[in-house]
Amino acid sequence: MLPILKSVSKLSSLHRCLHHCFSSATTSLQKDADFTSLFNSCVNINATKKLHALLIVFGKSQNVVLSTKLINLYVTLGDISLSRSTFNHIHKKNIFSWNSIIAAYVRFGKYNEAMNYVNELFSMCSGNLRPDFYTFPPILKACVHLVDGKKVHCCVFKMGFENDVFVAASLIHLYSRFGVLNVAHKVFVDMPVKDVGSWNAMISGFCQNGNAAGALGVLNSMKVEGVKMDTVTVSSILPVCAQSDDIVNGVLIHLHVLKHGLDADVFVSNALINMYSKFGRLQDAQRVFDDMEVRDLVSWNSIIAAYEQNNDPNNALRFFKGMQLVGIRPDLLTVVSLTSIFGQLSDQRISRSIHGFVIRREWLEKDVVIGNALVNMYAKLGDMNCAHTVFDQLPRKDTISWNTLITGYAQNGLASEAIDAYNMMEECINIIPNQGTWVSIIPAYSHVGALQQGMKIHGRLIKNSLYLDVFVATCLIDMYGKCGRLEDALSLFYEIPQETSVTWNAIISSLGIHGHGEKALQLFKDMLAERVKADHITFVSLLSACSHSGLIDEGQKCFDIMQKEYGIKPSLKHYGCMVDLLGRAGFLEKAYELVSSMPMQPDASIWGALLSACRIHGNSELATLALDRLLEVDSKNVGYYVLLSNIYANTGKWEGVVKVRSLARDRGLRKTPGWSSVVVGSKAEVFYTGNQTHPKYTDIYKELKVLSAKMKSLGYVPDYSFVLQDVEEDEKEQILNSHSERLAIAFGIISTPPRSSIRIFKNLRVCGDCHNATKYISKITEREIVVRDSNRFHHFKDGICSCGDYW
DNA sequence: CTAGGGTTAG
Repeated sequence: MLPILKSVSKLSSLHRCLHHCFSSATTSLQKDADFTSLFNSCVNINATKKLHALLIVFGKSQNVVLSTKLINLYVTLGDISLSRSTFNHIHKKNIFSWNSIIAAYVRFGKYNEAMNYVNELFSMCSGNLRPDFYTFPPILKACVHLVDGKKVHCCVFKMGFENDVFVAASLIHLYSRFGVLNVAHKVFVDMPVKDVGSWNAMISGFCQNGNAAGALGVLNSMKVEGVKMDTVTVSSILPVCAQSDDIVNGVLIHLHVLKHGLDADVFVSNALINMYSKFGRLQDAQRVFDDMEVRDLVSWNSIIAAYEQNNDPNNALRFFKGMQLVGIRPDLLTVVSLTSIFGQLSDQRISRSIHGFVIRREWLEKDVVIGNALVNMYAKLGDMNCAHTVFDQLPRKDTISWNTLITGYAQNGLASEAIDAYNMMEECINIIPNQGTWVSIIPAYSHVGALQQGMKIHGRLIKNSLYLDVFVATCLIDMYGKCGRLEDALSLFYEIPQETSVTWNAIISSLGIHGHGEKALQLFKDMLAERVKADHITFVSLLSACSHSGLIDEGQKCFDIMQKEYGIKPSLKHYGCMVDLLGRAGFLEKAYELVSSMPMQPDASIWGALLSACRIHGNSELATLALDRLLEVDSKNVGYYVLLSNIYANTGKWEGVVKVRSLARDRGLRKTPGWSSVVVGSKAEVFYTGNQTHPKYTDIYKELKVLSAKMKSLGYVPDYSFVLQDVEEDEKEQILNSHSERLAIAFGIISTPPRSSIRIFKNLRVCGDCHNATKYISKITEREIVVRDSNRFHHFKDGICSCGDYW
């Protein structure tokens, strides 16, 4: 018996089927047409198998037309192996059956198998068996995935099929996918007749190569020729609008969609949701979603990602639950969103179970994206150990995997680990750094003041002009600013296009940390003259510049115009700058008033700014109040315990100091160790506070002794209020002398030629006594000493500091 | 009897 008869499970059902056929047919089942009508009623595999059996019984199994129909039916129903065996049983295959089996394999993504059939077909081409118009589109589609298009293209031309709209569209698609847009475009313009599909192929070719201008250009010509956009046009062009921030075109297209009822197509509505999400217009995205009659997995993924990417993890989660309620199962991309959602919610427990879920599904092997997402998730949770473990276990790593790891370290303040990771990445030959790499590693270099390495990258980027990229350039400007090369920051700034606020923000902030408040205000004016729109970050940079330079009135004015002229509601950051500005200048009451008037809950940075102002101006009353609030909002930050113990120490309340310390210890908090670095030659030497293990320690100590004596003869008096221990005076002096910045300066002096300048980098704020001492040291040694601390720059020269002791 | 061009990501 033929295998197909065996597969009909019950013979009785076959009989029923046969009986039905006989009774419904007015004539006997002799003509092919009688069978043809039966194909329409085959809605599942079993019915199709019965029909198949029927064909065999009636001796129609060698009928090529009916067999081809059968092949296609099996494909539609998802069973490629039955298609294959049907095809194999045909003795005299014609081009229809070949076309069908090839298309079948392509449709199932089995491109290699498809190409095997193609080669077989090509090898047995003869007078009555030749590929036709229908043969090539599926083949070309397979070629897109197999990097083997040239031969087929030659064949297409030899046979003169290139002008067929279907074939040409496939060719355009093929060339676009390999990035050869000029050839794709040539095929397109050479077409004697174009249909909407041809236009779509060309538009999507440009879209998929990120060429927004090209895509919009073709779209425009299409409009000129009077061809209307259909669902395919719209769903390829909408992502381009999103990418190029073209909200006007996006909305116009949405109107076209509504006018022509194209929104019934899921692709179109999904694309609209994604576009509005990229514009941050969640209400619009939501409305499109709500209006959909049919929603698929992509629709749900899109609305979830919309909320997730606009920092609304709770609503994203709401939609994830909604998706589960309607019984749609999450796929890999859903889980990618989930990693970000629980990263944002910093939910350790669920994050871990997502990780487990991914491992059980073996999705790490399936796609790098999900692995990268997990690395990113752990990085957001601040767990770089886990992030690194996942990273190590990735079966395949791409550039983004490395970028994610580097960014993770950098954003968790682990700059040197970020740099180590970057160096390891450079050793992988098959990994090519990209823009994302630069914007992750350059800030790490800035953070540790690694000017040399940063400049090396800059040099490399000049070769491929990537330094003109706004994001990369902004990082470089920021790096030069943070590494004390204000001049280089400025010259780079004037070299690159200054069309967006980001570059202006970077340069304004650089001027600010160097204490050039007036110049920062001037650049703000230039920015306005260039018609670049200031944003909320511009004002953060400006306000902090004013604060560093003590420009109280100007700062106040900026704060006002920001609200009145720009309609920007002050954020926590803006309030923080203002509290700092007023507080440092000694207007503690005003600062407190501002805090009290805030429409939102002040966070730790606000109370922290107020507290440190209280410390400078010795207002212990307000300090106590600020501290209470501070611990209410953030009891985990060790810095505030240090500040508090500092205030207690200054007023001689040593019991308080002890109490605060044990409190911090009980809560498992450890003081961030202070460290300073100084570059000697090309090597950065790092010194930790009180560290006596440096090989040159004896020399450093001797140098500090000598300096100390000279300083005192010039009138230096140690300020013991910066010593937090209750010990004897000479021991206090010893403690001040072991501050990391002081060790670094002394090392710099003994290791570099006389009168050369010294650059110091400190991870925390520089101590007040060290600040004072450095002034004296700069005078005694006739050196310029530049100290960059966590807040700003101090340029010491001739016994004076550029900040005018206002810091 | 057979065919092309489309939406989501770290």
